[in-house]
Amino acid sequence: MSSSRRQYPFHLVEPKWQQFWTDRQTFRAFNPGETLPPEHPFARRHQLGGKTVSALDLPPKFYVLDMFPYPSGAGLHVGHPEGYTATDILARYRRAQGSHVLHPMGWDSFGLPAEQYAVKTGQHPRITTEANIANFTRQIKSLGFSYDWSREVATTDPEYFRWTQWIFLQIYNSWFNPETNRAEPISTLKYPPERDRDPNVPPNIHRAVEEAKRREFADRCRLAYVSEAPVNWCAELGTVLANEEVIDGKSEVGGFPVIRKPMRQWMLRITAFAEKLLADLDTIDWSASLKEMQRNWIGRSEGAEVDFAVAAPRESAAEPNENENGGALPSRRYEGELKIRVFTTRPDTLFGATYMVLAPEHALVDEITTEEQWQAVEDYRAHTARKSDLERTELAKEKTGVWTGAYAINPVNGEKIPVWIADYVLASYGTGAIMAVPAHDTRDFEFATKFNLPVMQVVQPPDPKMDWHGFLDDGTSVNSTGPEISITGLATPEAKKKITAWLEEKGLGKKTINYKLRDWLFSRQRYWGEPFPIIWKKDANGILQHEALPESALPLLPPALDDYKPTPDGQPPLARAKDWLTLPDGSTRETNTMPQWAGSCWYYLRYLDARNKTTFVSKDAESYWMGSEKLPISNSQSSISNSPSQPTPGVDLYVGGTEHAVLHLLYARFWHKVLFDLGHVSTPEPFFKLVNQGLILGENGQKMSKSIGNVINPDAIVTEYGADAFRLYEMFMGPLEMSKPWSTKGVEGVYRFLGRVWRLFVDEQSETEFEQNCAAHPVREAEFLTQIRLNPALCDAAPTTAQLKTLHTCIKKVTEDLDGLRFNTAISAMMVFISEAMTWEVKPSAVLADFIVLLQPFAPHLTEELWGKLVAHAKPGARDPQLDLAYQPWPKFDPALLVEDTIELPVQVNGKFRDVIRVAVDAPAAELEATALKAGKAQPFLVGKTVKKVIVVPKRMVNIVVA
RNA sequence: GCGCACGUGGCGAAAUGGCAGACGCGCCAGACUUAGGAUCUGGUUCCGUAAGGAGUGGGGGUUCAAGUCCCUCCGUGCGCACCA
Repeated sequence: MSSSRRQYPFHLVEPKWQQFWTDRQTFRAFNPGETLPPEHPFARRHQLGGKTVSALDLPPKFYVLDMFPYPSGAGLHVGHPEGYTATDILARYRRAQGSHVLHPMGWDSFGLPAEQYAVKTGQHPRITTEANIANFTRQIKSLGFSYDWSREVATTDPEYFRWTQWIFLQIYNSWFNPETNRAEPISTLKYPPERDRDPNVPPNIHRAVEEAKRREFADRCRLAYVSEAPVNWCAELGTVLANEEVIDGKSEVGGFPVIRKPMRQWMLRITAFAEKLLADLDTIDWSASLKEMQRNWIGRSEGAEVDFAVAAPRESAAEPNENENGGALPSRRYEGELKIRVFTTRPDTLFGATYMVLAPEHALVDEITTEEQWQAVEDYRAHTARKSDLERTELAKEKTGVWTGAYAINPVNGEKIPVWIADYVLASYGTGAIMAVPAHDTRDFEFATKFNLPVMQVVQPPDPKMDWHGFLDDGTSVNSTGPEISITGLATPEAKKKITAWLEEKGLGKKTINYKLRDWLFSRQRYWGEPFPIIWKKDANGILQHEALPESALPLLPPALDDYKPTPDGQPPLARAKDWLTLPDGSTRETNTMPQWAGSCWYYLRYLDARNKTTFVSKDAESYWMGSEKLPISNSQSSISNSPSQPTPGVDLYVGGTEHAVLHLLYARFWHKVLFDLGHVSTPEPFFKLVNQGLILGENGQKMSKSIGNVINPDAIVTEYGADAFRLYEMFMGPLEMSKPWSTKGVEGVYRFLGRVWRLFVDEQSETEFEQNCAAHPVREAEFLTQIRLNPALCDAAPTTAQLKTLHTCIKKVTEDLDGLRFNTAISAMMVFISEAMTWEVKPSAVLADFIVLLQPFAPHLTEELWGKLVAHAKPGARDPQLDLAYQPWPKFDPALLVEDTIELPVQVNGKFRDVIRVAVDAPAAELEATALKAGKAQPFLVGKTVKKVIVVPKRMVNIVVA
């Protein structure tokens, strides 16, 4: 399979320079307060050698970040290096431009596969994880990325997760103050007067609030709290999952069924940040589709809550004695004071509400169901409770439900309307109850049709011919006049306003904003995750209460286990460690662990100060690298700032896959906002610009997978073609954000290009000798490398104007394309340059030195080798031959060189291209017109015609309009 | 069903509203070679010997001029999915 002859000895060149970079710490970044080694190229470039630097001494920062990988046993996938190469090129480019670049890498190393392997084999997940990290490190290093490895982090490192646990404690010890609209320490929380205690608590548990002690009230307000509620339980994975991890009723990982099951779990109050998470999307430079995904997930909708009084049971509330006879029912205490609260985005359709529906789990169902309907309601509830979420969605086509026997009063017109229960109404959204307006809601219409409920038009479509049945958009209210309020004749927005104002005035309802976002289920029944720094203690009443461990107890390590399975009675694996579990005072440890997202929520902050032993990140490092001064975002979809002197707040560029759109990227923003509110970080958003790389498909255009057998192994490509060719190909395939199929033939194309670059620079004769020597003494290959001489055509000769033009065209294109992240077209510009330069008999070294600097970010190994030969044997123009290639200043193009004296202009006749004319670049319009009218190939289309008009766009084209 | 992207040669793709197909793959021809799966040179959207004509998913529109802007239909991908 191996191709005949190497284009160039990359197998020697690449390890050589990787070793050089490691030895020299070439890509180390420095924090304020550090003393710069005099010999370091960064210090040399910026004249900071030996100096103890402050943030003011350092050049502008550029923080370019990759989504750190989970180090799986399968090793690196070709998708990983796609993003890594893009960020590495940018890192190297900005370094050359003079920025102080932070480009780190680490490991998201907690995770299920290592734990599952431990369950099977008994091998500790740490062993598996370390082996996988070692393999990933080898693979990533073989690609020559310019990471600052001194800042490497692993989420499984106790010195790392110490701070993950610490941040959890900050969250635990905070609450969201609606008055200041931010997170605050729990100490600022005041026990409220009874009247206005926690309006977020649904009415049905209000009693519990009334009885709550101060402590319980605090626990209820914490941003990390314990909840006993139905959660997503995945039996196959043996753990609960967050809403974001459940797709179509199946687990995101593995696709196993997920059921709803009530369990006591830790939750994080992300819903308190819903509005900020939504609004601040406008301040960051992310793709429109990604922002849209987050917006949809947060799911803000504006509307109104409306109270419907429940009609007294039986025929009439006027016969109070009836109530006392209803003893067979579980609860008949009400005298019309019972209310059903609904949420609607269309209060203007209130007159069209012809029935109501409660979720089967709704607390009022027990109270309002009549004796006659009791059995039917019970059966229905039992039936829906058995259904998994998956079944509930799959069976969505056919609506089901039963009547409770009760009626409610429509507050706008006093109509008595029946109250049903149906599983198309979700307990977890809004108030768990709806008013049904079958005329203007698809689901209500289906339900009304099936159960023969009345349908009443209340909105007239703008087009009178349009059928009003199922008309959902804005129109004009009709049939909407009651005894006290009328909105008939009003357009939908006005109707909404008027009726909402009336409801508020009457105390019947109020304007409300609802979110689809739910609180984040934060605990998992696993071994291989961060243990919660929480213990449980019995209080005076014998009730278990949770309590935070002191910071001095961190890091809290997981116990050693022989068996990583859950306990036989279904407790998480940590419960097996009896010694660990119980403390001397009898209190017990929390046995759940944090989800994998915990570590990835803040790793980008740890990179800033990765070895700090006293805090998660020092203030100086944080404010320098995150760039505290806030810049207003321009409303255009700007690319990253073109000027290195303009740092952006937060991470300047974050590149990763789209699979984290509503997981990691939402969670990390949430944690960051809490840390911001508490004063631990200086920017409200973590990631200023974010780019999603597209998927790399197999050669057959299908998604790479083991079962299809179309997986490309990066190691094999690097062995065959070298890291530079691999990097170059991944960037040449197409736009970064697009998904595109792999083509090994395409790798050969860029590999040939690198070979041409090599042959342009080196002496053919000396290379032949090198190959002969290598063949004779394979073990000494590396030392023969220095025998390869520079191509004699490469010399100190002054460049011609044409050569400078070729160079500067290339500089311009590559620079502009890198600013716009258009790597593929930047590479094609360099290919054009090389094709041209190959034809030069005399190759001025100054021109080629600039080209080397352009190519360096893309193919760093090859260019280092050629740069070494160039500076050793020729003058690299005005460049400092002592300065490392990685820090050589990026060349600037001279616009004056790119101006042509004469240009070719297309001539069109009636918009069709016919000929080109060569004219002076600044020729006046009249001259262009005259020349165009004489253009030879245009003549056949002009004879016998009248010229009606001539459009002249100087420097662009001439269009002759004839009739 | 709703939302968001995207449809250009045999393939990956280029094209501030102004010469469609840069660059690369593949293919064809030539040069150098004992040889070529190395390298170099030329060609390569389709129809046509040519002049020329057609052409960026289909249809319509705006414009002197549309791959690009607008409308509509079709197709592909992604996201959400009974969210009231």
